[in-house]
Amino acid sequence: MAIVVPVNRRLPDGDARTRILDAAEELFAGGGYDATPTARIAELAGVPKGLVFHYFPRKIDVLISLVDERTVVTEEDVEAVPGDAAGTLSKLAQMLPLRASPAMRRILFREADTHRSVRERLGRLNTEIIRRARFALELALPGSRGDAARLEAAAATFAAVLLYQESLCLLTGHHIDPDAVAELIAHALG
Amino acid sequence: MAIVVPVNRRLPDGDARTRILDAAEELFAGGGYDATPTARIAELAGVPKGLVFHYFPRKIDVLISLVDERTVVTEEDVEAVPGDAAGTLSKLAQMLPLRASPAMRRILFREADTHRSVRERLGRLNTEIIRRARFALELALPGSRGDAARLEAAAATFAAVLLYQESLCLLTGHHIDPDAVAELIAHALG
Amino acid sequence: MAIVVPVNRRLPDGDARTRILDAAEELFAGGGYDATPTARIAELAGVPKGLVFHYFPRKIDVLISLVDERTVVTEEDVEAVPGDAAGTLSKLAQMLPLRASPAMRRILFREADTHRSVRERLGRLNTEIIRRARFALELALPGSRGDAARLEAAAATFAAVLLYQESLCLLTGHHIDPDAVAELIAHALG
Amino acid sequence: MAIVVPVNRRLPDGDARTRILDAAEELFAGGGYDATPTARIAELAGVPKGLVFHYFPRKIDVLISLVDERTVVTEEDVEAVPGDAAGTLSKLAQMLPLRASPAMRRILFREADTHRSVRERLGRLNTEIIRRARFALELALPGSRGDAARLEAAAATFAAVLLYQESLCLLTGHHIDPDAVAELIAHALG
DNA sequence: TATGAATGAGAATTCATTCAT
DNA sequence: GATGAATGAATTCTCATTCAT
Repeated sequence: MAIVVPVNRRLPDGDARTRILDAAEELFAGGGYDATPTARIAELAGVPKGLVFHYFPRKIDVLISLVDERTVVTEEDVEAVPGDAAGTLSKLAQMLPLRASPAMRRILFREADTHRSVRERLGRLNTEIIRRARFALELALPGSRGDAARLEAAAATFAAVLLYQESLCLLTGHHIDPDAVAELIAHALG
Repeated sequence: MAIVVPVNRRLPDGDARTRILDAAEELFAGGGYDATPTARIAELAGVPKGLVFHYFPRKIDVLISLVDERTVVTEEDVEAVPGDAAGTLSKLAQMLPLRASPAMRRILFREADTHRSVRERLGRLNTEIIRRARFALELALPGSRGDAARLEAAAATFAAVLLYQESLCLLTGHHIDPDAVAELIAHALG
Repeated sequence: MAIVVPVNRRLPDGDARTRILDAAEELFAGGGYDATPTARIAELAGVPKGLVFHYFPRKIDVLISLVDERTVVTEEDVEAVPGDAAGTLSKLAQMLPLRASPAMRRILFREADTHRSVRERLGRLNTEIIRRARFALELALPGSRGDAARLEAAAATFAAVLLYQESLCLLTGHHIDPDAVAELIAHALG
Repeated sequence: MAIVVPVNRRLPDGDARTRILDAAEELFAGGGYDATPTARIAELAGVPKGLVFHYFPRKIDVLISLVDERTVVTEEDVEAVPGDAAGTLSKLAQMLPLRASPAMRRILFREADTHRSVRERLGRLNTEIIRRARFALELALPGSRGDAARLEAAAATFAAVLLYQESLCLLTGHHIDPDAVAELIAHALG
């Protein structure tokens, strides 16, 4: 005996591997890595459970691949406007050196303690923001070379605010305006 | 009618409930809430598995109790030194309005997603730091009343740095000196 | 150090043992014996958990005591009215040979397979109803002696209806009027 | 597009899901739902513990599926013999409108409290027996239309006896002969 | 009698992962 | 590649029962 079964048409949005990553991104951001069963990822991706393990031998590989492929720390420098430190920082804020969705940013911060690869990526991002902020400020304020320590503190402060404003808002409901912080820091160094 | 009842003397290492909370504090801070089985809490506390559930019907109640009982957000104001905004902020940094062990601070930041009660406590702490920083700055800089928005941004920035410097250091290895940030902010408002 | 603690005033409705049985009766009838933790019995009774085991060494003893003490199968005969079989059976229906609350009746039927002592009590009750129905019918219908088998069937039928009408109503929502059945049976034998 | 898929041939003792239901049927009938651990079901079915939850996410789903799939209330009418009410009822008794093993019948009656779905099935069965008994009696006794109430009581009585005779016998050892009851009722209406 | 902390066996359930098809 | 049944270790949680006070 035999039965005729129609083959599921592929969903339009990408191949299976991509759909799995999409689903994982959404679920990891929402409930966290530990609280997300692979079965739920498969379900949301619309693929059979086994396929997840076909592409990602271990569950952790899904997270690692997500971070590897979807949180790219870019390295182009900000275009500094000489004399306009505030504007330069604002530009940096608007163009974080991170190509990642809000969901991926959330994952990056949330899962950082749990997994080395995530931590490393976050570290690189932090370093890059600081480096770029320092660089931008140096260009924007050519005169202030004298006070390297204060410049360093300013860059680190700005990086901390940029990195955590989103989490902070989500967790505490308190919104920080990066432009206001940029202006504040520029004033401090001016 | 009334009876005189002797209060239970605490055992040297505290009673069972306390030992359970101690163990949970250590383990949650180390590996995270989700990654810590209740059995391991019991083991480290030196109590039978069942006793954990005697005191804390659900696992999450351990976390909730920990946060309720071991992270007290205090509300005394910082002693502001008129004219010395940097010093005043430094004092605030040294005396966070949070009575909690380093482990509990770690839990507070890390598990904010895990449960509403943790999130609320973190939110209250954030609010309190901002309030206190604003208050301190107002006292220290009586002249700057004109620019409320910049004061607000300064307070929020300082709170963000205070809240996340520890996490940031742990995750990225990058250390921020709160005193330098205090000085920076004072300068910006000066 | 010592603290003055007011002793809980005893609740007005009986001593602890009675209150435990009251609570168990309510809970066993509602959710069943297996699904009722002893802790919930203690709670509803307003006594400490340990006291339940003081009076009833094992949980099953609560059920056994309930059945022993609160389902008394009486043995007085119904007053038969010669010539009025229907009325006599109706009287029997109104005055079941069972001194028990509706809750206890429910327990008797529900827990009968689980525990021998309950089963025995239910068996005795069934036997007694049949015996009494037969006796009543014999008195009420002196002429019908010829057909012992039909009388037996009538008595058993009436017993089944009396025993199960309540459960049936609870479970299926279908109500049976014992008087109508009494009348039916009387007619069958008349 | 379509693919030809061979239907899984059943293993000699049925596939795993079937074996799980078989085991549950036996154990629920024997010791009751609450007293049967899922581990014992798995053991008797010869499958690993986890597989039970693969097919039935919650334990109660085993019971629900059992009732859904293995207690079919049929709806064909009994062939009534005009003028022979007793014979017609006897036929109904021999051919209960229920396709179910003795074990399933036991489960149906015993676990009616345990879950709504069981209760509903039992209710439908009761309704169907009454409906059918009434219909059969109407056909068999065309003259008795005058007394609808008595007919109703007769149908309900017969249903109660049919439903509970088995339980009653098991619990009390008292056997009721449905034929005798059929005859009794026929006589009452004749 | 009274009390509630202590105990541990066992229950349901979860879930990453494997594997035959 | 695709599929979902199979596996079993681990986890949370329940609860009768004991026992020191």
